[in-house]
Amino acid sequence: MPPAEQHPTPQSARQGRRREAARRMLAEGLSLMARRGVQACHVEEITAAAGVGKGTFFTHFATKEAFVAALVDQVLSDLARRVRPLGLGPADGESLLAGVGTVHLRYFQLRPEAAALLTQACGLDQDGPAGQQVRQRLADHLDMVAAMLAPAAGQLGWPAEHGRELALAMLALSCGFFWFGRPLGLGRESPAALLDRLGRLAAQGLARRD
Amino acid sequence: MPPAEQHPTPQSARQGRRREAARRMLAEGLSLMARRGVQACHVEEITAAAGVGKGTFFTHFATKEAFVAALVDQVLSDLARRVRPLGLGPADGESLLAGVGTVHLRYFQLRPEAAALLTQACGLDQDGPAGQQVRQRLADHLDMVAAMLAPAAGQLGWPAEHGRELALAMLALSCGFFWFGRPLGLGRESPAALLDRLGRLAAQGLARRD
Amino acid sequence: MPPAEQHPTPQSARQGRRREAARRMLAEGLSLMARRGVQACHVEEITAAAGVGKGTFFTHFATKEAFVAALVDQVLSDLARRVRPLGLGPADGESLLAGVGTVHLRYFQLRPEAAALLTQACGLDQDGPAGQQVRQRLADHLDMVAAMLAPAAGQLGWPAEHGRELALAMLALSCGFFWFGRPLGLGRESPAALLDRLGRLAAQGLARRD
Amino acid sequence: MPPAEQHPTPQSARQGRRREAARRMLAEGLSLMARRGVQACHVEEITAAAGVGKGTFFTHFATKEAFVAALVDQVLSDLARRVRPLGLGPADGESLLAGVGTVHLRYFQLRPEAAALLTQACGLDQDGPAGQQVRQRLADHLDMVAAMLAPAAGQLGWPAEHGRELALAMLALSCGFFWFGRPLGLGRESPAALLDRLGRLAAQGLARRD
DNA sequence: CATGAATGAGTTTTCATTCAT
DNA sequence: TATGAATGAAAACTCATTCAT
Repeated sequence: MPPAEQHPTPQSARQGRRREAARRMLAEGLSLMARRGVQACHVEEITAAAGVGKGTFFTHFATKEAFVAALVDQVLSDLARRVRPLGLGPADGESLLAGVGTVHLRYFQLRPEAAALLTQACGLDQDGPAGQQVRQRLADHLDMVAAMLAPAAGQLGWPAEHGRELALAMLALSCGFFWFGRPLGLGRESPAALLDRLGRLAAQGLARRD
Repeated sequence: MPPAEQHPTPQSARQGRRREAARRMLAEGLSLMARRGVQACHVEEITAAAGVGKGTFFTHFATKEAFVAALVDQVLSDLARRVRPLGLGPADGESLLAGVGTVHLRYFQLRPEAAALLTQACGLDQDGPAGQQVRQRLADHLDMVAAMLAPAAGQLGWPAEHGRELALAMLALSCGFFWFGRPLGLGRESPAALLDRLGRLAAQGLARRD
Repeated sequence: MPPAEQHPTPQSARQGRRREAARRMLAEGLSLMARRGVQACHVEEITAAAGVGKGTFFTHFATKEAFVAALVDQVLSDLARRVRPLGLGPADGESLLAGVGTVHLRYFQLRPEAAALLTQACGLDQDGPAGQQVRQRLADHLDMVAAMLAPAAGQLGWPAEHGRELALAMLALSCGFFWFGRPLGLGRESPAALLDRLGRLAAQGLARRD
Repeated sequence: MPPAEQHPTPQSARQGRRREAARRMLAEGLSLMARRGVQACHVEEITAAAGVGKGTFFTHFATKEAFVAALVDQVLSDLARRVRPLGLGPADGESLLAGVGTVHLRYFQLRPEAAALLTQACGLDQDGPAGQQVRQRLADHLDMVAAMLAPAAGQLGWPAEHGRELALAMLALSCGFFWFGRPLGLGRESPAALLDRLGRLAAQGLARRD
């Protein structure tokens, strides 16, 4: 009997712990980087918060910037998971657009760390591999949202070839609102009705026929 | 000719050169910090670009962060100079709101460095003196814009006590659009008509009565 | 042979090397700081002399001043080790006082670096943590010596409440003799008989009844 | 009538102001350097305290170290002025020695800045011109005191060729007492009787015939 | 001469990354 | 694979000194 079977699936148990450590580092890292700034947050703080040794960080992520890119990926996937369902049900263009806008604003209101991270991640060195990965990931996300909005946008008279820009505007407004607002104490406490209204602006504005 | 006039206003000549050096450092610094990132841009690069010695930087600005705060002040003053005239002429609420939105978008389209700087400056340590100055400056700016928009916003049904949030939304959308868009190549080439339309969204959206 | 013994106590081997590096830094640092001055001696010189990287210094000592404080501690402990035995054997007051004085003088004659270090360490910023540590350490040392001398001093008519001052006078004379004397070439070559005589002065002076 | 006579002795008036500025710089510099440390005290602090421009400092003293050397000269001259009279009147050896010791201690008790300065000045780079000047000045001072003490010392059995060492011991004890004592709060408040006793130690110790 | 703006060599300290164990 | 000790490149900031005015 091979020793590998001493424990039930010992390898996957080890893999499980490994994944768990990565998850903790990502979670703590997101929180710390948002609170203290991406650059000011040191690798050792993250590993300490995650309860692992400093060296372990680099067995999971090639560099600190790669870690940030991984966080961006995680945040955008999370955001997409909230946005995508809106495209499934049948909805008129205006409702779809308003829904997407509102979901964005609510998302970043509840997760200001996500806003802080995305904003700062855009400042990574554009030429390094991590910066390129972030850029690509962001482009993919905007493409996805643009594709989702395409019918609605077209219906409301927004030029099809500028779908990305519409998605970009939504991201910029929602993410920037909480990034610029946070040091001022704005945003976090804004009533839902207000954010709904902001989220509907694009839909209503485009819907208007002059 | 009296010897006193050998050097025409000798003291102010020195002061003039001094101011000129400060102006060059601010201009070059804005450009460099936007291109390479606020943190990645080193003081020595700025002074080299401005043609002065490294030490000179610190006779004008107490710290690098104080320099960033000075740049924020300069950018917001510049932006205010473009926005304020809109509040002077008589205009209905919708036009005023649309005008302010469009001016913001055009401003950051032409000066992506300004967008990059403001965005990154919001990441300065909130507790340090420079961070506090930036925060205060930003709050003042939003107050100014909010005051300008107050009549228009009220006319369109935006609650008066949330004027700051309306101003914040405009800043976030316009500044964020070019910050997030730049690494993707979006924004810089966007046709003016598109930006006008984006700028009008708030006005039109609020103007619609459901 | 079990694999666990491949590396005999692997962790303590690392710790041993670490301690050894600290010992080398302290030894070389004492020598260099005495020769070139505490401030003029740079951290990099010390690490180079100790054969470690510059960064290693700061994994052992929080700051350069903390390093100086550690040296002071080492020097005073070393000095105390020579002085303390004198208090053990039975001795009349005069002999004890004379012995302590002579030991001090001999100590600093053989270790002018110690004199240089103590003297300069007293110039550290009194408000910083290192300065406070040095001050406390010095006070403790004087208290220890004062306690040792108490019976002798009392016997010779030195007021008990000024024991610290007597200890201070001994330290000042011995340490200062070699600090002020060194640039003049005085002290280092002074014959032992002379130093003995200097060391006995206090004992004999106090012993005299007018 | 030559314009030079417009003001009575205009040249010496200017010279007088110049000397006055130097005197102020020396006085303020001594105080500041003692309080904050020779190295930590900056040229600009001194000139500001003296009410002159920073550049003026260097028209009076070649370097900051030369300034320290000038202060040393001033302090030692001042000290000598107090010590020398003791050698004039007729006095037995023991009284002379005791007087010199007491004067030293009283001098540094009243002028702890002088103790701080002399002690720190001995740490100047021994090879630089200022360091050499300090060394020479100190040697001269000790020679002077030694010459003064020669008859007394001889009378009390101190070997003539070691007069310098006797003078050195007196300087070390008195200066060091207040240098090491200051951070501990010792010395400044010590009663005069105690200092007298310390000052007499050498005289009484040497006077004793075993 | 007096001044103070400009200068840049010099120094401490930080922190991502490596690698021996 | 996990660890944390070692590493050194990098960067802000200081301050004595110079010199044009």
